[in-house]
Parts: sequence; structure tokens; C-alpha cells
Amino acid sequence: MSGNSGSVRVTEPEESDESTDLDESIPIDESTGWTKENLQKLLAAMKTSYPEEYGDIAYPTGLKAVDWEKVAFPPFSPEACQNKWRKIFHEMRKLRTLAELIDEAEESITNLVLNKKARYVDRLASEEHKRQMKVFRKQHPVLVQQKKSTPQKRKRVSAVTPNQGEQPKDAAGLPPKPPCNGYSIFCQEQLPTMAGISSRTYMSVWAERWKGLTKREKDAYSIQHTKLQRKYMKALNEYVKSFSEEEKQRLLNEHGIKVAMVNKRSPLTKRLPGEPKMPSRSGNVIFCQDQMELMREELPNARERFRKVNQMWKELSNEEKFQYKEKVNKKLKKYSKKLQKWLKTLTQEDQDNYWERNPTKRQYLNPNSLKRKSSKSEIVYRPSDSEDEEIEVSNRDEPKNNLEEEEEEEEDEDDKEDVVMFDIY
DNA sequence: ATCTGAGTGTTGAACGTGTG
DNA sequence: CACACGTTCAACACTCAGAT
Repeated sequence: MSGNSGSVRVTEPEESDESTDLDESIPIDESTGWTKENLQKLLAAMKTSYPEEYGDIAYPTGLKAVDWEKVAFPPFSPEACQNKWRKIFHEMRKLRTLAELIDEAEESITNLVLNKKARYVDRLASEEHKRQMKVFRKQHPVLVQQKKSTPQKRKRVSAVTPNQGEQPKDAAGLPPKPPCNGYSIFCQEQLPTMAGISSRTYMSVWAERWKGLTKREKDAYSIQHTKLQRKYMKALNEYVKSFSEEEKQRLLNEHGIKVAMVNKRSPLTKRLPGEPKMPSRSGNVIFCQDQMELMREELPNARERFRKVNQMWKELSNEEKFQYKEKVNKKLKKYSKKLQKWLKTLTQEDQDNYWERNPTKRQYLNPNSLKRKSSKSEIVYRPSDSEDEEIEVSNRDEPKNNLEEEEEEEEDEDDKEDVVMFDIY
């Protein structure tokens, strides 16, 4: 057991010194100059770079007190040091085990450390926290002031709720803040019905009521959110398009609008409720899906299993890979049908919007155009059937292996699910 | 974009609390 | 009193692994 390296975390078998920690858990990158020695130097410098009083303060507050100018040493800039620490912290957080976290919680209680997490463990610690913070503020009014006077948070553009329909733009012309999610819309609706209930218990009451909703009811809120979000993104895009890239960034930063998160899978391109999921055109994905399930018991750790499965994929013969390619083709045909079926549930206007946002998906309406594209990346192995046949054999009985049968079942289930979802609209 | 799934971060709301 | 921040909840976005 102890010799099993299956665990993600690198463990320390016996007592360790600082260098062992660095070797095993923190990524050392010689090419960027972050050698073991430099990393040790960085950590040592950090230890003396913040006011002593911050040693007992929770991590986020403590970190703000670190003087990176003081930490920096050649050839690293203060920013480089700060970035490196962020990376180290990120790695360490991922590597902590349950046992370590429990130990830390125990220590929090024993030492009454001014740690935010301690409050989750024991509410009594919170009282002690408040008392000590009061003392701290009295002793260090300047430090507290400093913290308060560094506003990083977004000043909300508007405090209006999305349910109020059209909102006026603020002075800068920016659209109102992003709409709240489905659950929050639901919560707002609950407010008028809370008479006689203690405001302290509002949240739990809403949560209980939310749990009591059917999937269809919850979806309705989700749709409402999606529509509002789309409207918001459209307005935002409309507004910022007249600015240069630099001005746009400055504007977004100033208002604390984080486009990074919504940009990657923007609500404009995100799947609509009920919209069929587009299958991957890679056979590897289907192989992964099958094998992840089959190897669940053998390798419970999902990441390890995933790595192993992809390794297995590499070792497959062309012929075996081709079988998965055929499954992809089948899935694409089914997707095409589902897509057409789903589109019929939309109004003409919604369909037009959909094609505007997803022009590339048009190809899935026509299986022939699909085939042509996929044939370009077709792998070398090819049975005697022609390409045309490959696409148009939907009615032909083909020999099935077990995995294919499972897949059929799964697809049927998908179909059922979709029917349920169509009923909503 | 898609497969899995655990973990983390962000968002929204209203209320509570502390501060100046 | 205004303001900032914390709390509490669920939902959702994102990340990581590796491949196409």
C-alpha cells in the first residue's frame, strides 16, 4: 500500500526538511531561473516581508500586507515573485490531503488562530476572532485603513434586478450589471411570500422550496436567466465595439467586468436549454467514455483512469480506431436528426438568432456535407464500403459488438430525455 | 468541442455586523 | 446613516489529465 504511487499527492514518508518539501511538491523550473535555491530565497524573503502582526491574520489579508518590493531580488521583479508565489500556492492547495486539512482544523481550534476556516469548525472561535480583531484594529489603525483604502472590487454599474425589464444605462453608457442566475431569480420571486418567516431563515426556506421544484420548473428559471444573459452580452458587446482594444480593457477593468469567464464559453455560443449536445468528431472521445466506465473499479481516481485510457487509445490498431470512427459517424447522424427536431420547436426569430450565433452548425443539417469534411481526416484503414455508403447506411443492419449495443441504449435514453425537454417549450 | 469527475472560484440575492 | 464586507445558499464556469 505504502509503495503504491497511485495517489496523486506526493507524500512525505518521514520527517522532512524544507528542501524536501520544495523538491516534491513545488514545481522547480530551472529554465526561468526558479531554481531550488531561488525558491528558498523567495520563501525566506516573504517571511520577513510583512508586518509581524499579520502572522496571525487570515491568508488573504496577510497576503495583501506582503511588500513585494522588499521580497524581490535579482533577477526577479516584484511581479515575478508575486506570480511565482501564486503558482506555488496553487500547487500546494491541490496537494493537501484530507489528513492535513483535519490536522490544520485541529490546530485552528487548539491555537485559536485567526483563521477564517476555523469559524466553520467551531463557531465559538468566531467570537474570539472578533475580540482579537477589535484589539488588532485599535493597535494598528493605519494597517486597517490601508486595507480599506485599496478598493479592488468592482463598483457595481447598477443595482437593479433583472426582473425589472428594460434598465436604464448608467452615465458611462454601460449596460446594467449581468443578470442573476436562475436560482437567484427564484429567490427574488419568493420574497413577497416570506411574511411571518424570520429573515434569518430566508435562505434555508428558499433552498427547501427550490429542492421541491420539478426539473421543468427549474429549467424555466434557467431559460429566463439565459435570455437575460444573452440580452446583457449583446448590449455589452454593442457598447464596447466602438472602443479600441486598449480602451475596452481599461473600461472593463475600471468597472470590474470580468469577461474572461464569460468569454470562453460565452452565453452567445453556449448551448440553449433543450438543444442537443453536439458529439465530438473524434473516436477517442467515445473510446474514453466507454473505458472510463469499464475501468471505474480498477482505477477509481478519475484523472489516473483518464490518463490510462488515453494511453490505451494510443496503443489501439488503426482497425480498432476505425470502429470508433464509425461510431462517430453514427452519432453525427443522430445529432443531425435531433438538431432538426429541436429547431422545429423554435420560433423563426429564435432560429435566425441561432444560425447567426452558430453558423458552423449548419453543416449538421446535411449529412452529406458532414461526410465530406470528415473524410479529409479519415484514418488510413478503410473497409471495402464506399464513403457514400458509410453515411447513407442508416437503415442497414450492421454487426454490433457489446459497446455498440450499450451506446444504442444510451442514445435511446437521450432521445427520451430530449422529448421531455421539448415539452417545456 | 467532447469524454470524466473532483476541486475551486464566481455569481446572484438579502440580511447582519462593524466602522467612520 | 452610508458603506464595506461577511454569511448563506445553489448554480454554473472553469481547470486538470490526453486525444482528435
